[in-house]
Amino acid sequence: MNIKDVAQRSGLPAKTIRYYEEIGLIRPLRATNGYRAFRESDLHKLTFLSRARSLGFSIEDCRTLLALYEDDSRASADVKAVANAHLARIAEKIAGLRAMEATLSHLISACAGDARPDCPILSGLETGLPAGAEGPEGAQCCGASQRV
Amino acid sequence: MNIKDVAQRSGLPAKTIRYYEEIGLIRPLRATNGYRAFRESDLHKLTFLSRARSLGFSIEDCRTLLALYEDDSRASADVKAVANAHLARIAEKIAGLRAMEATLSHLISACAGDARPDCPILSGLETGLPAGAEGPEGAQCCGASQRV
DNA sequence: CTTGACCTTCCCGTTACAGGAAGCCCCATA
DNA sequence: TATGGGGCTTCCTGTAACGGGAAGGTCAAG
Repeated sequence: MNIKDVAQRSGLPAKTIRYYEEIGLIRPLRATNGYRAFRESDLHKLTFLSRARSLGFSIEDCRTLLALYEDDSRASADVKAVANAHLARIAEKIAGLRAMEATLSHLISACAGDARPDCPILSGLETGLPAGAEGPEGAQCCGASQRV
Repeated sequence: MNIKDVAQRSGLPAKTIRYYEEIGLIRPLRATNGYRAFRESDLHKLTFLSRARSLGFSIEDCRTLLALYEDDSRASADVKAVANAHLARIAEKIAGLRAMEATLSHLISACAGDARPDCPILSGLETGLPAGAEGPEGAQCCGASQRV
């Protein structure tokens, strides 16, 4: 198989496949003309990688998972540990984003959104959110900080 | 004020402040010795930036917001539009992460996590999730794809 | 033989900084 | 006065995970 075939079948762009070879995730053979010659096993790995990436695993996680995938004597506990760690990171990210969402939607709802310059969003950003709390309700609000 | 002062007061690292000058978000004066000389207005802007960034606004969003912040004749509608667009992006990210979370926790719960090699997580990644759906319950599951 | 679709490598750009080197500057103390 | 220890400066490199595009070789069809 040439690269376009495995690209279509794995759902990964050709560029990404070349990159994965470059960083050593896969090692396709080479035809005499220099073209990459992918085996079925390469396609399996690429599909595996595609799915793992779509679940948000980092490349390094993928490297680990791929090694476990190929190791017939692995312990499922090792796989589960990697997955659990990633799940925890996802949960953290969600929590951070929800905090942002809460604060931001709070500010937005307080903004008239008309032609006048008065804006609770800007003053909230200026003087330290929340710019007009309305009684005790929302659980977490204000204070996020995270790369989005 | 020197850079360390504004760093402490704004909550931003000195490196970040230099970077913000480099990309034109702030324009502090210079003392004769070459040191940056920050005014109160610079500190205000940096604090504003710090808060906006902690809400997940991109640097380009911050540039826009800062311009509106400094424009006394702005329309609050313009601010609200930027904020709403960002809120929508946040909601999208949350949705993507929740889909990942659902799929992943599903796989994890199916994995024994012992010394045996059999692993529903790996086989789920291999053969296209979910690897053993259990009746109709979870709303969305499987299918995420997002930079995490 | 030519055209067009492949394939190759190589290099730059992305986001928002962090780390660190090399080298001034300033103040306090011995 | 020398010396130390913080500051401060610029400049360069690296990060994650590729995408875009250039320059050029290859292959099958007409």
